[in-house]
Amino acid sequence: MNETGHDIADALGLLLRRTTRAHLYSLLTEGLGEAVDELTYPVFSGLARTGPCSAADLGREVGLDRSTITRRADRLEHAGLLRREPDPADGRATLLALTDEGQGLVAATRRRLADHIEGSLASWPQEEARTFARLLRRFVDEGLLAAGEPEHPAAPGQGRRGAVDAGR
Amino acid sequence: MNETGHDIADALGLLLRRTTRAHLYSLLTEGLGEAVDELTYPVFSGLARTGPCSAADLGREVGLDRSTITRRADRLEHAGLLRREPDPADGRATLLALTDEGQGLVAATRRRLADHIEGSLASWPQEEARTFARLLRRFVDEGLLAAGEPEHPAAPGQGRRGAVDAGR
DNA sequence: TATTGTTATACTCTATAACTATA
DNA sequence: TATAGTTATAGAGTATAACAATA
Repeated sequence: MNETGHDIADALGLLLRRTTRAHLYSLLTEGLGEAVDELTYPVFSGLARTGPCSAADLGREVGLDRSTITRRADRLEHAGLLRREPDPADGRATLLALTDEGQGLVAATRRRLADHIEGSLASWPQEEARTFARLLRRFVDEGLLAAGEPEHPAAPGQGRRGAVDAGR
Repeated sequence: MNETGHDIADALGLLLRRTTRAHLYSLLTEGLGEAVDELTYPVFSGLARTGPCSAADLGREVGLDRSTITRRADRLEHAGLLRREPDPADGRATLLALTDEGQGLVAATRRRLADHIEGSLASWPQEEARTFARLLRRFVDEGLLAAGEPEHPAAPGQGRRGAVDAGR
């Protein structure tokens, strides 16, 4: 009997439910201004993961068409969170990069999420919390994703700072 | 230093990323027919959690407007996975319920996901896998969700069979 | 010829607001 | 009066397909 599999599947189901994501998302972006919403946030946080990046590459990273990236980047640019600069290595490309303000906002959302999680784990024995963090990490890295996400095999990135990519 | 919080936040970020959800979703619904897709699946699996249910209640459960539920339920009904029946307790309401075929399909997706997870945990010591399942469950139940989801406080449900509710 | 960013078009889906029926 | 399901409308967002520029 794959009892363990079912247990994890159920918990995962709760975790990935729309209401959960919406809640997490609003927690993260509350008070950050109009530019950062459910639509622009994946671009925003994706860019923080990859560093300066073309729209085409970022689209592959987050699973969106480059035309969609262009549109969402416009909003972030107007809000002063993102800037465009020509790619010195490729005359066709335009690099998208977070401004200092954008960087600061991303850092704030990361801190906010981490704090929220810490708070919700306040009643756990520290040892169990650490164990959980370690196992969850391994599960995500080796388990679920590795099992079938053959995307961008040459993903460069710079570490894997993952914030929550809400919605579509 | 909330190192643990950041670790979990990062893993959570990866888990909730769109590409991850899309992958999980396609795993679940592959070959299930046209009616079950990213849009109808939340209705489908939500109904499996709640049991026979009005469109308004189901909408509250999964975070969608009742008009949206109506439209998606139409598709599932045409595919023979869902049926409508008058609510004997309320002449205004129509109960949505899964047909036997629908029940079977939901069970199949649950099994599919559990098997996939079991497979991805094959190399783990069984003890660690069990520990992880237990901690993840607790995290989801007491931690993240409890910390801020004051929705449907009178949610009846019947157990909490959570399948993956993809997309919007 | 292939790929870049951007823009115009067609399409899908959504919530809002109607409507009728029942509590 | 309030809520049920359904339907029409208007709005937002997407991918597709173009475009000119560069590799």
